[in-house]
Amino acid sequence: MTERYDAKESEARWQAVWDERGTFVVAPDPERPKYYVLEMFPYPSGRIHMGHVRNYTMGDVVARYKRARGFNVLHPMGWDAFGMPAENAAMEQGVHPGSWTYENIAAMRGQLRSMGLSIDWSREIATCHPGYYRHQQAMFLDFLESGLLYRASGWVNWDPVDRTVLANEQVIDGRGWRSGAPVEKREMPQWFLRITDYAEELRAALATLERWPDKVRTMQENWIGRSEGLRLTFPIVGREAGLDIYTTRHDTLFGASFCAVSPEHELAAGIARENPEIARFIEHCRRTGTSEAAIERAEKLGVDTGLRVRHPFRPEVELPVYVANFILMEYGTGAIFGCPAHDQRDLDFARRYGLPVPPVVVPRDADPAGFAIADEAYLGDGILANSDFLDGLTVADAKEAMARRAEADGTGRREVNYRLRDWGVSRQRYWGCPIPVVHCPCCGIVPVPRAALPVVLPDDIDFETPGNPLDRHPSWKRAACPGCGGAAERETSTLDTFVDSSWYFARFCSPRADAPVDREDGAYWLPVDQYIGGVEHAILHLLYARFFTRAMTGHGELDLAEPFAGLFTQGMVCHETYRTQDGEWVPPVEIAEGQDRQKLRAATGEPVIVGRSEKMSKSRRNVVDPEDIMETYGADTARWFMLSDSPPDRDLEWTEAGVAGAWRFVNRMWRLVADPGRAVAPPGAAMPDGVAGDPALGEIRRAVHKAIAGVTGDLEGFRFNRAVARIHELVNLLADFDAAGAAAAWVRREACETLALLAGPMVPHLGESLWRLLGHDGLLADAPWPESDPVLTRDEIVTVAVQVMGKTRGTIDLERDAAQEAAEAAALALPTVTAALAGRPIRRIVFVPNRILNVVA
RNA sequence: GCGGGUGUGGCGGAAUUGGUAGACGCGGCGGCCUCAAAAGCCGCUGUCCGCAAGGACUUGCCGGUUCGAGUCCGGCCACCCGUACCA
Repeated sequence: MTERYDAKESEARWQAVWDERGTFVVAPDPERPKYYVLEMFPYPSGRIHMGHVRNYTMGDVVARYKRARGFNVLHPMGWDAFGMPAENAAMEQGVHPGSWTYENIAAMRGQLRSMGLSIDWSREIATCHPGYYRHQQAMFLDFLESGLLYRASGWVNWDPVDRTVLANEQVIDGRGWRSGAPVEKREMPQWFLRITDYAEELRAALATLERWPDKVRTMQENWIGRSEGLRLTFPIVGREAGLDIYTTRHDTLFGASFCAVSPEHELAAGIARENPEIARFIEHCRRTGTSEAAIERAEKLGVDTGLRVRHPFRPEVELPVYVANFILMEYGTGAIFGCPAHDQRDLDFARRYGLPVPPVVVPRDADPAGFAIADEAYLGDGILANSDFLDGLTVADAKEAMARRAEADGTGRREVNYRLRDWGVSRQRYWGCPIPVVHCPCCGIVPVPRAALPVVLPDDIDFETPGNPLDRHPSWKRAACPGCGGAAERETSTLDTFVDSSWYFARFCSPRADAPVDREDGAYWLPVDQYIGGVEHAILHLLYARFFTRAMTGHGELDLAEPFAGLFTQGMVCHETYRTQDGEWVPPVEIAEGQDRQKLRAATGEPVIVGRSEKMSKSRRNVVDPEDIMETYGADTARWFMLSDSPPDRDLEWTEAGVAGAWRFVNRMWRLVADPGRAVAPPGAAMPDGVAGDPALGEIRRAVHKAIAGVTGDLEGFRFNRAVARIHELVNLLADFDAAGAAAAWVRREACETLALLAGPMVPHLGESLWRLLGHDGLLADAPWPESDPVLTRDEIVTVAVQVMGKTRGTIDLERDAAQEAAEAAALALPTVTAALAGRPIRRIVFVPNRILNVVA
């Protein structure tokens, strides 16, 4: 008999069979229910990494499982092919971003194919292909026409040395990553999509996404950040105008001790013209860049403008106006009033600049006269004090009273605000979807006629100098104005790659259609039933795709409420880290084990320092190449290990020992079925008479049917690690099952077939091999999912734990659903129970049928 | 800073969702097979006390609710993800 399973040979063979038969090529079929499984498509970086292997394995398990359940499964693959890495490669290696990208796609396609994924490759798309982005350009024009898209000025990180716009990740400690020069915030004309028009709808519809993780819905809800507040005007002393502020804590208005405006506020700009200190401060704030994290983490600083504003309800009170670096121009009006007693940031600010801290909300159990604020602002509920007409009210009532008064006398009005900002979609880069407009000195911004789409990127570009090659291209920019025919210039910015990934899920329905999405195909396949990807996309990508779905529906390009009916977010793949004594990172492939199991650098024999497990990354060199693993053990082993142990939504720790264990188990399943010493009944044989009466065979069948029920539930619930454990249990049991005879042979067929079917979605090549061993001519991929017999999955005898005062002292075996009296009698007869009771009288007995009996003494 | 999450044996994790904590795997120890090894097979393996029977302790830390808490509540600590131009 074959000692070992030849994974390489088998995997190549089955992949060829699936390919030849077109097993996974699908078309709409109104007769069958559809199921659309989608994993987040990869950026073509050059090679797949373990994160991809994990993501696509999970998706494939779902796709193959649903297929076995009779669904018409759409499972496509494509490439998120525009983006910065291609430009960086062009700069560093002198290759063209296009050829670099297409070569990477070819390499990664080969790697993904070797994983044996049940993908319909005929639907493959790449976002950098004109066949894809021409539709995006057409939609851009639709959105421009309807006003959903507009041009306005926006802030960018500007590298003054390289004279180029930097992404936030290219700004390191306030400096450009290449030039090292301090970056500055700069205002530039940009294109924006009015996602804020949909803020309320995007927020409200989160409630309909029942198959999304709560955490993602919460994150989106907080990101959209609906708030109900008050917009108020503080009259400026000595000026006609007032200062508009927005607040959600209008109950604390009488606790105001200053006002503050953003460094980008027009008021600040005005004063800066006469006040060099303010000008210097604004200049200083510009160097923080545009990243919210950097701005919020910077030390809270401000400068007094010298302006004074009058308290709207206490005209005799004048408050100073500061320019402060922690006020965001993007939120509210870019100006606030500071109430230090009840806001931590305001308190820190007030302490630093010696401003008063009058408390106006007093906790219910505190004495209003003695209540003072030390280092911590009081954020809780309480009773208003020192607040004129609000005194004695609760926070909620005070908000209401203040809003009413402000609206009545015209000092302010209620306003619903959102933290969400409009989506800036233009990028000053080459490798992205060209924006199809021209700038005409006479006609202004003119859309490129639809017949002239796509506007294609020029190939002859140079990356010798930093910045956008489209800007300095000798001819590409020049165009005739479609309006007046005069000389005009093309728009040289391209679209954010988040635009590309906002509708690719829909394009897969009809990847070669003349419209972005064919109406009938879209109606059949959409929405995506199960979307799978990393949590890192929980907010931006998913929110943009939800918005884009609405925008497309609004423009007649789609008819869909939400793009992703079900969402699953997977964890990262981690690995131990190794460093030499000198601190040099050592990759796992270079690690060997010494005699005392100490980890050594193989080449030198020097011991390495083992660090904690971290996300696989180039910088820590703790990356394991999936191709090496698949070369050594085969795709099934890599897939099996990916699904073992770690729950899919948590981080997975890749270990060499774990993979070896997975490989041993793949072989074990093979040997179990291939063993000629264990007779198996032919396919489709009827159950012999001997099966029903045999208790030993009954136990095997019980285990088999429990495995079916268990694995089915686990796959439905994304508990792949549990499913793997159950298959282990089944195999452990079957390994001991060596009975002979016709009845045993029939039971063995049922068991082995079940094993192949249950493991099939996870290790599909092995599954097909087992299926063939069991005498089937057809493919496992076409076989239906097994059904469990409810009679066999139910235990008639259950073990019930017996506790005394909540501590387990023994167990009793009872008939299922046994009455309390029977349970009590059996429990109180246990010597361990009587010993624990030590003669004390029983006060109470808590009995949960089939679970537990607790004696309280 | 803000928003969201995670924390259980030497390690990855399981736990019917408030009911026997540690399934399954990895590692380790012992044995079988072998001239030997690899592969495979069998057994043991949370910690502490005890020759043993047995007992005590144990789910990041502190406190609470409950007959009963890994699970619920309050407060901390550590790490991870996002923070709008990385994808």
